Amino acid sequence: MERLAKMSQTAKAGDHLKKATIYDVARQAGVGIGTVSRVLNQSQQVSEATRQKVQAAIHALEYAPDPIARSLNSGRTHTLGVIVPFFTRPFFTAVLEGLQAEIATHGYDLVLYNVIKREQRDSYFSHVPMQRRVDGLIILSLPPDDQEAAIFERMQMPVVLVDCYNPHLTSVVVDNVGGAYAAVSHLLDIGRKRIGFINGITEGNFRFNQATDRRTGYEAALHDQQISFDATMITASAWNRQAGYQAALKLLDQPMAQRPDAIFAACDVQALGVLEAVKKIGLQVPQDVAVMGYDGIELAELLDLSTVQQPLLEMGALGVRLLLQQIESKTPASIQTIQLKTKLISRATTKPNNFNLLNTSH
Amino acid sequence: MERLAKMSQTAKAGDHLKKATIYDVARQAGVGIGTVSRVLNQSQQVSEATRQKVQAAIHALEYAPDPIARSLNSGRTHTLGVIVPFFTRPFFTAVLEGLQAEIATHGYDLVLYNVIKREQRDSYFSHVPMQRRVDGLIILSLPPDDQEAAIFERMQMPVVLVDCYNPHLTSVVVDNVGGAYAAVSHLLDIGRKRIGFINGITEGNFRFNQATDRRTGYEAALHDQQISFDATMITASAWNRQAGYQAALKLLDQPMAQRPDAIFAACDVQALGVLEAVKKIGLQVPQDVAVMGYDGIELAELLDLSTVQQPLLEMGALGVRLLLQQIESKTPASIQTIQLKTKLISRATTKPNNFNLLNTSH
DNA sequence: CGCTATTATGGAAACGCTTCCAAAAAATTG
DNA sequence: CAATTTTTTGGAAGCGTTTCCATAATAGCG
Repeated sequence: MERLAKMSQTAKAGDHLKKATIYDVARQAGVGIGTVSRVLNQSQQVSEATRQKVQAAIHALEYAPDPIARSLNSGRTHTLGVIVPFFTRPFFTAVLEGLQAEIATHGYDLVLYNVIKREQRDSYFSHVPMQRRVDGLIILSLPPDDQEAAIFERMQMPVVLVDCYNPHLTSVVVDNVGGAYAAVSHLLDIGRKRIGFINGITEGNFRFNQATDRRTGYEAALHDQQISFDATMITASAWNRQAGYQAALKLLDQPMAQRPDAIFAACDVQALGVLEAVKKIGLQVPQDVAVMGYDGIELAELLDLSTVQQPLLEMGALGVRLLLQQIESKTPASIQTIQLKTKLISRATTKPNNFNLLNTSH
Repeated sequence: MERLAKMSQTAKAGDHLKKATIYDVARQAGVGIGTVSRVLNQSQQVSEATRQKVQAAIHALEYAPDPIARSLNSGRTHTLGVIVPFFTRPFFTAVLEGLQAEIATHGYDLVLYNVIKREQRDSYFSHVPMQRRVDGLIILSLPPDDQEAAIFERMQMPVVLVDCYNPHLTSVVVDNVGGAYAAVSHLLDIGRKRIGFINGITEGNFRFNQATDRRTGYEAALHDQQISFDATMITASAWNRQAGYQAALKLLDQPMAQRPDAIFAACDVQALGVLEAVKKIGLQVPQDVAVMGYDGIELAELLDLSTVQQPLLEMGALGVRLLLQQIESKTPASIQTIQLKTKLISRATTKPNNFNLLNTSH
């Protein structure tokens, strides 16, 4: 009651023009600024009586230490940067969700650097470490080259890569070879013989290893089941729906004997395009063409699309934990590479029974 | 050539331990720090010859001014905060995309505050303005109450609301009454008589005005076409697919005569659930039940769902522009409320012809 | 109770910049 | 060319903290 009265009074008096500083608190509490600072930073060196006085003053003045001033001499910003391409795409959004949640639980702020064009990537890679506005950097799906990695080191900017790899940096990767291998094996297991593969391209998307790894897995699976590799079964497209649609049309536009009886797309979003293309041509999923995606985005569940589930949230959370570990340990970070597993999810698009979109049962 | 040699030498020498400061640049260029600062800040008060010298020194030392130190006495962080609920949901992601792009073009950083729980909302509302780590704040779909608005003002924190409203703050809103009116009118126009309405709820989502406004539009449209209002045609659910599915089941679980022949959902994601429910029950869209969503997310296009398109990217971009305007003008900001229009998009789910999911033609 | 070992406290210095003021240099003028 | 005006420049002060060091207060001890 009294408190409220006091507050509104203060506010009316125009107090809002200047925030209280540590000096105001010190004066109000009748102590020195060093003591206030010690109370603020939980130092054990303060007597209980003094601590009380200071806390009282802090509350009375509604004091909050200025993080900028803190940063200036601590060198720490309590902020992590995240460089991510196309953050609105479901895959990235999901990983970002994991990142965000973990960052928030540690009390850090998250600043988002979105990359749409190559120049942005390059610009962020070179400027963000220089500016030191962040204590560390998570880089999602955008592998730095060795020279860039060297810059991070020289600038002493802690970095963790997620969903990409560089030998000089700590990375969280997913077993894409294994994931693709499992996907293709699954298609072979349900009796398909001619497995079309729509890979993703590098250009304009910057996801490099992912594409080659998935192709490696594709080929290995064929090889292990003595299916001969057929170059006409492979194509690559941009990592989006329209491109997947076009690529699928091309793959399917052949006499029945040569036509693929299954298509594996390098990401779920492309797989959606494949589903559209199959419909368009008048074929049935999965009777005529089985379809597998990759990533395990939420939409795949909605459309009952078989896919290879990546641990999307975990990738983000783990990346953050590794980064904070690196930031908070004084010792120069040891470089780790952690590989997570994927999980095959078999749904309607790879089942022999009738497939009906949106026919999920709740 | 020489330049490169010098640099790598410097790097090897362990130069990476300490970043160059403005003093180093001043010494190297043989000028005072004030002059360097003037060059940095494009002051017109520097002679061309001196400017050259300073620029040379800056390049030689790979100097970049420390933004933290800058902030400390300028009081400006060149960072904007965005408080957003459930940023992974398509609606928010789309608006966020607009925000992000606009923020980036102005050279500001974007820090993301994601709200999942009520406490987070409250915590961000009270702490972010205190800390002054951001120059301004965009609040998405989370209307502050008057007391909170007063805090923003007292803390002198520029704020722009997007997709929500408070009389004491600048807001960018969308004509939700008009949007819902158009949606329902459209359903009536195609001959439907019993328009079911699945509204969104407040609890756990914090989107308040949106729900009441959409209901107002719904009732107005019925009224204008002399359709009597029927309370059993209305229900509300959480703003997600599962909840929409359940709500639709409830609405549709009636003898044919009472059953709605159209359902309008308060957001596209709920509408997806409606589509699932209709399928599940064994009815046809749109023959038996026409379906309209709201928002105009990308997924609506994919599923050929009729919807009310909100100007998602523009909302974000405009919000940022208003905020920067407020930040950069010295004069106390005038409060503006800008209302944007929606656009009705009629697709397969409200057409009399046969409806086929994923039957988009490219 | 005097002396030493602890513990608690005050405040200067430092973090790296911008801003301002006074002083120096250059340009203009009669 | 001296006097005056204008432009350019150097660097101290200040932004709000933390950290460190010296000093003051307290406790411990014989």
